[in-house]
Amino acid sequence: MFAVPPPRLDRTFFDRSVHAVAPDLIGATLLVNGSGGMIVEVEAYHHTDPAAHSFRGPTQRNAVMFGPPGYVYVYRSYGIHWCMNFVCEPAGSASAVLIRAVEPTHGIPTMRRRRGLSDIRLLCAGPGRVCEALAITSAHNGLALDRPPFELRARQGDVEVVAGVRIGITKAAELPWRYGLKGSRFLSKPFRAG
DNA sequence: TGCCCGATTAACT
DNA sequence: GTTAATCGGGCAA
Repeated sequence: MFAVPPPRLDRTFFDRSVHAVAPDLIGATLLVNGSGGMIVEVEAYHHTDPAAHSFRGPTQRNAVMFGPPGYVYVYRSYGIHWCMNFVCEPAGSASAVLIRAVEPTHGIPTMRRRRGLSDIRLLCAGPGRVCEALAITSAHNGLALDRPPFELRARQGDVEVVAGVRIGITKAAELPWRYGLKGSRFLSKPFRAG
């Protein structure tokens, strides 16, 4: 009996409400050039949301957000880090999911080297850390998720997803659009009990 | 052109 | 708990 690999997540998966896609990404496997692991934490950003980069309309930076679903939007954070999003909803909706934490499963030595760090719990525990570990840069902005170097597979079986307020924002900070794998030790921050 | 500040992180006290 | 690092985007002028 051979295990059937879970299906690749393609444009169809992302062509839905960002609030449906975000929790469905928890437990999915994200690999970039063979390194990565299981997505354990994300945040949803909707174009009507003042905290979203797309809120004030299209610009050169956020152009990918206004394109079709299933593509990667990468931006520079605090002049230092890269952060990676998956574009959702029909083209023009300008909604995306920020990838905030991954449980490392593939290419761990490579990711450790890129991060210059031995503690596996901190390897991919934060949006900037994920991008450093997976070697994501602006070169990946606008690339399709269903083609190399990306490999994105649906989760297998059920997972327990928890929700909470988003991290590190000042606008619309009360919206509970952060999602995580319950009990995971690879989160960027714990979820408040409740 | 200038200015403010951010979807962060690591290193502090 | 606090804060420096570091710089591009967006907006005012």
